[in-house]
Formats: sequence, structure tokens, C-alpha cells
Amino acid sequence: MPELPEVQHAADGLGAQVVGSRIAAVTRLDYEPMVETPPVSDFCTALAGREIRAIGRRAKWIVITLDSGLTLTLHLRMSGSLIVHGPGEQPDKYAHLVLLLDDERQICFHDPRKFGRARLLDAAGLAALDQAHGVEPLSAAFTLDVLIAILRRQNRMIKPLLLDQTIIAGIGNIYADESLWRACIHPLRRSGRIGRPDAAALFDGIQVSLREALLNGGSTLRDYRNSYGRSGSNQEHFNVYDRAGCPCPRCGTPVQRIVVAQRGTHYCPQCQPPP
DNA sequence: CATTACCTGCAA
DNA sequence: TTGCAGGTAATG
Repeated sequence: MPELPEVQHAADGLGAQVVGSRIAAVTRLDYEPMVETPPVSDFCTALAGREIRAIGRRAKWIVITLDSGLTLTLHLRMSGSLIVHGPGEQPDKYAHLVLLLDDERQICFHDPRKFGRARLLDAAGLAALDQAHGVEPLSAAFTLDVLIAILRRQNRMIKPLLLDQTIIAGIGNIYADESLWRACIHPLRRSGRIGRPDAAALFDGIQVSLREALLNGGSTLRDYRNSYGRSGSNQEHFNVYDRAGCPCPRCGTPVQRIVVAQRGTHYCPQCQPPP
């Protein structure tokens, strides 16, 4: 579920609540595959007693900087959320990882599908995580010329390209569809055949879709909640995502749903002409 | 590039 | 009961 806007919002909300707090202990870890590295016992030991210095985001990873020099990184995958519980509040059965803070609050990694992952990284591990991902689409490094270079160099179907985290980081199925609709580009078009005007429209479409979602607190289809346990509202602003059969907001043509790269894909057959 | 697997809940 | 879901890694 969570894509860039949801992960950013989750990270911001978590940071506002727990930066400066200290992790007393890991009090629950009932699904060990969630921790990819280091071994679970080391993971728990290294977290105990550490102060949270900062919380940010890289791609779809939440990045938690600790006072030990290590960095806790969390990926929400499809159904994860991070919620701060008050003292004594009992986490439900989906809270597979719980960090108890020294003021008795608890950071709960809630994830019904158990796809979420955690890594505790040293500086080299953090650098490797960074290098494994592409440009941040809301950063100054992402310019129209950078996007055009990507489109030319890759020359593959535009939708799978947008979903490839090693090229551009943070776009997922929702915002790929929404960005392409804004740019009037068909999801099957080859990126190498997208000219400068369409690339400029895509550049704007990506940034507008992501920024709007961020302002709306992200999109909640089923599981996503922010760090206060609240849903986002951006799903009320979808133009095409999850709206098969509904009228296109621009021209009224019914939105079509096809499958591209094994993902449900929504577009307007009138505004986004086939290649 | 396509397919499958990882998990569970929920809607059809 | 079946199929589908915001993501990604591991296979042919």
C-alpha cells in the first residue's frame, strides 16, 4: 500500500511524536522473518537503550537514526503501518514488532499481511540502501532533463518503468496510474517514444500526484494508517485509480482497467490514447 | 520479461 | 469459494 506520500506522512508523524525518546526494549517480535538483518537477538540487543535522533524517508523505507550510529529502517510493504500507542495500551494481534519507549509509549509495527520488513544498518548498509534506489521525485535532483534522460535510456513500457524503484524511488501502483492520467500518457507507451512536451506533462503529473496526496495525508484503501492511527483522505481525490467504469474527470469517458506488469492499471481510453 | 511466492482479510 | 489487494524478491 504505502507509497511515497504515505511513507512520508507516516515518517513525519512518527518523528513528531518520538524523536528525542529512548527505546527501552523490543517487547514483541512474533514474526521473525520481519527482521532481515542483523540476527534477531542482535537486533533486539542493539535497539535497547538507544535514543531516536531523527526520522526520515528514503524511497519507501522509513529511516530512523539512532544515537548509536546505527539506523533502523522499516518497510511497510503492502499492509504495514506504524502507530504510537499510549502507556498500557495493548497492541492488537497484528502488531508484529513493538518498541517500548522509556516513557511507556509503544511504537507498533502493525501489519496484517506480514510483508513488512525491518533492517538495522550500519553506515555502509545505509549507503547501500541509498544506492539501490533511484532519484527522489520530490527532490531538487529530479528535473525535467533527468526524467527525459531516464525515458530515453530505459526505453521500456512507461508504467513498469515508473514502478521500478531503482530508477525513480517511491512511486507505486496508485501514483503511477494517477501520474499517467494527469500527463495523458497511455500506460503501455514505450518511454523512448515520449517526447519533450509529454515528458514535461509527466514530470508535472508525478509531482502533482505525490504532493497532493501528501497534503491529504496519503491514500487509505484498506490498511494504511498514519502514526496516530488515522486514515488518509487522498483516495477521495483519485481520478482513475480504483475507479474502473467511473467517468474520467476530464472527459467523462468510463475509466478502463487492464493488467500491466501483473498490476491492475487504470486509465482513460479517450485522454490516454493507445500507442 | 513473465511467473511465482510471500501472507491475510475481505468483497464478489 | 475464488480472486484480488498499496510491494518486492526470487525464480525460469
